[in-house]
Amino acid sequence: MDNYSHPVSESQENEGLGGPAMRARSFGELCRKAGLADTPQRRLIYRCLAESSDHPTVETVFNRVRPHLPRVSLATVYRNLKIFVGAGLIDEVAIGGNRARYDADRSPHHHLICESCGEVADHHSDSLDCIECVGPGGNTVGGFEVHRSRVNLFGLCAKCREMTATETGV
Amino acid sequence: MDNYSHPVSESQENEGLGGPAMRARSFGELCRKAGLADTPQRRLIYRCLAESSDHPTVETVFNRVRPHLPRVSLATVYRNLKIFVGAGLIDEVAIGGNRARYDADRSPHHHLICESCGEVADHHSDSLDCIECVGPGGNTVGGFEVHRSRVNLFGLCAKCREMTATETGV
DNA sequence: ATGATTGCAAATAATTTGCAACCAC
DNA sequence: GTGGTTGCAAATTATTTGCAATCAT
Repeated sequence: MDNYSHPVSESQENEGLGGPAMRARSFGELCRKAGLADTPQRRLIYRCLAESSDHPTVETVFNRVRPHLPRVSLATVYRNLKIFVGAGLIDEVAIGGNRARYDADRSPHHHLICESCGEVADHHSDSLDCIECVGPGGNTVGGFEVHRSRVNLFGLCAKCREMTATETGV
Repeated sequence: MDNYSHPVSESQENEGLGGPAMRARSFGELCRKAGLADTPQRRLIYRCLAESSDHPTVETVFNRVRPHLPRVSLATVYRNLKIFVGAGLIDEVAIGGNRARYDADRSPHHHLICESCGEVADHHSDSLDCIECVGPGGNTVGGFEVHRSRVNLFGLCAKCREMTATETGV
């Protein structure tokens, strides 16, 4: 399933609440605001992330973009993912492991990380989002000024739970 | 400050609540329980972590252990940190960046991550710990079985806040 | 004695960078 | 046209592994 089914690109529609689409109608506009040139490579890399919910690694993004742009290089993917993070278009997610992972969903949400298979699923939860409101005197804890919070929930995904249950005969 | 001031090793005293010390009196005992040989390398690597609160990278651990054991190799540090994680003696912390970081404090706690300087501080908070109690039907969300939660709070540390304030004249 | 662990060196994996050609504006 | 961006190849950085020597039990 490393192929796109529905192009995003320069459509005029608003793609839903919460994403950068709320502020910019198109990738071109997004780039202009960030002072970046609008190149096919960037468009595809961003689109790949916007359509993924699996927090892909750099190499996964590369592999998904390649069919559309065979001459794209891994270095370009590395470079632009970093640039996008710097420009606030995407986030680098902190979920452990020795490879960077990225996420275009910048709305407050959290991650379910399976300790058995390593799969990462999104978890939207109003109550967890509230963590950001740290105290009455503003978002400050000690001398630290909190900008955003992310909760990692470690455990076993449904698939791995089943497997464990089967093995142990439970 | 890469030197130890107070050895831990084989003392008979309990070193406080919450840590593995609650269950094992000495590193030797810890090893026996985990089925690991008690070697000087392992003892120093573990001690380094137990005395750190800065979630050191592999290389930092290596540099801190070296003065005590000049012939220790980086590979040994890599190997044993992984082994310790597997044995449940320490945690690999998920705070982003492209280097693994480790933490001997396995008690529920969270991390303040400075987006400017990258420093990571511990944050103990009863209210954040409560996240683990996910729902009434047990620690399950969707089909996912939650074992533990960790909250990452991203923002600006006191030091970087001051710097920013000075620069902008605020 | 025996098997686990170490240090070393070499291998692999992950990420970054220099630079000439090329493209967006 | 000009400066930013790309692809390629090479360089760095991060991590893992094979193996003989050594150590813990």
